[in-house]
Amino acid sequence: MSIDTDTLLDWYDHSARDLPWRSPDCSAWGVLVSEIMLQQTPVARVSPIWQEWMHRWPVPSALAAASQGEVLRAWGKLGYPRRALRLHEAAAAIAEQHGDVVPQDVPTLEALPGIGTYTARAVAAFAYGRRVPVVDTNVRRVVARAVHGSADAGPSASKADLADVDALLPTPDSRAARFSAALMELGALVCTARAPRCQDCPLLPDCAWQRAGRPAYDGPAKPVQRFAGTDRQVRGLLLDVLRDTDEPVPKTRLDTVWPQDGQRDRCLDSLLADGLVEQVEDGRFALPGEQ
DNA sequence: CAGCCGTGGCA
DNA sequence: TTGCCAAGGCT
Repeated sequence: MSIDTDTLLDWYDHSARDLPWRSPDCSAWGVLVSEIMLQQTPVARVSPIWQEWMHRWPVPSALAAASQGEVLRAWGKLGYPRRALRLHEAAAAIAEQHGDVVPQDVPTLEALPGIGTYTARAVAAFAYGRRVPVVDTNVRRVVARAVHGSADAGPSASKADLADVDALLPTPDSRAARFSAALMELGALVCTARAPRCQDCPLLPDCAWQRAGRPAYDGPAKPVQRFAGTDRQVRGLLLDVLRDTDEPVPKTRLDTVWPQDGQRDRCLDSLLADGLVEQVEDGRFALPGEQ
């Protein structure tokens, strides 16, 4: 069982969202920034922040010249703020080691902080048209259903997924990148995790999952991540205070965000260790690089 | 490699 | 309301 490339690409041409980072005018830097921001974060929340960043920091060297605090503030509440710090580091590396040009090949991209298996291939394909498999959670789900007849892919990605999609990539090279984008878009709009809209799916006639009678998911359970009461929530609350103030704040201010002293202090320590918070000379706390 | 790292919308 | 989910990466 395979996927009808023409059918999929035709659907993509008519149904794809008009996202700014898909514009032919969008730079490779713009694509890279969008991919980092989109890691575990919905399009609707990324869009306005991405626009702001492109206007403010149109090239890697521009972002590299900003302070960490400025970058974290501009990141706002996208979540996982270590991504912002790593993107800042990546921008500096691109500016200093690659002539301010985003690298094209996967190994070089993967060597940059914050860029892993998915993002490296997404940039190579979407920014440069390289013929490389781009496998995210959407693609894994679509392939699991349409090709393998399963309700969903397993909890974690594997090299087998990459090989899987590599075998599906069409020729010529110019169509491969659009094919990957189309697979992702189908997973985002139609072949969704919760309530797939199979009646609207262009792949319905050949879908292996459909033909198998849409069996339920029988793979290993996916780990459930709590949020309420975790260190992630407390770290978020602490960082929120610092984003919203111009001046360093005393620890007594940070102490108001969470009642449990031990957890609160541990989180503050971890933020300091991560370089997301800095302690200034008089003992107060601030975003890094702002004094 | 399993667990951790934010945030908010939606069913 | 609560649990699931959203273009992952790092250790």
